[in-house]
Amino acid sequence: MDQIVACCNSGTTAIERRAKLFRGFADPSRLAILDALREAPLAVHEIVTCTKLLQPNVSNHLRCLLDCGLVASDRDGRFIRYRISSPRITALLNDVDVLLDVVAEGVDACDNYRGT
Amino acid sequence: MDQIVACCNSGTTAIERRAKLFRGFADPSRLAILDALREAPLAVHEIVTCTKLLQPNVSNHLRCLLDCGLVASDRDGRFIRYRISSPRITALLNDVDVLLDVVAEGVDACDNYRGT
DNA sequence: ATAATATATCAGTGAGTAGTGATATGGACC
DNA sequence: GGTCCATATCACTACTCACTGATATATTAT
Repeated sequence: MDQIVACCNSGTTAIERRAKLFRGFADPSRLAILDALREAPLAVHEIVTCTKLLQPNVSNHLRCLLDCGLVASDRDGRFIRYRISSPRITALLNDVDVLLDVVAEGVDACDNYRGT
Repeated sequence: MDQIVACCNSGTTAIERRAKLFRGFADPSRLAILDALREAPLAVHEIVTCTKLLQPNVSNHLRCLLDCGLVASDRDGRFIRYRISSPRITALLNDVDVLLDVVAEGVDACDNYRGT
């Protein structure tokens, strides 16, 4: 009975941070941007064309991704070229895809979140 | 100029589904539950004790996690014991922790989402 | 059967955030 | 220096979701 509480020793702050990181990925726009960058570094206007999102929207999300350290940017002439900052991120995205192979139907079935 | 559009070929539906899956993880309560289950399967009331969440709240999140296929349940006498459904999920959680080692400060700095 | 405990469901409330449009900044080329 | 284009910022609206409290269902034990 005493050891029930033994499972709580993982710091709660770490959980908050993890949730925040997941939230960074949990948006179709940001995922679309990351997906585009997965293939090659791109300038903002290219991402706009690519994702069909509005430019301020893309800039907003890029700023968020930049703050979180998920992407990095380099100025290239008059463009600013964005790229995924670490291979760990592409690895994570791949893992999610692998996991989705298993739970895709379940995720589709779950109606707790907006379907689109 | 034509190949700019070449990066958009990954199906958009897959992106929506990925976002939905990430959203499943992007909540402190659900992460706390998964974290508790990472160590051993637990009954609902144990999770309640463990995470200090209210019982209806835990049930709600468990239903969500169950629908998404992230956890599985087995009846054990009068208890219902929940467990993480696939090792891929624990692997994913580990990946996130590893990624956090790199981007932790950035995530903390990003104020687009609620800090707590 | 009845009581007690474990778990699930429901409705309402409040907060946080994504998207949009207009606008501002800033570097590059003429 | 001035103009153009790429990118960033701001304010607002509407929507979505997490949490809570009360309640319902189910299963075991007496």
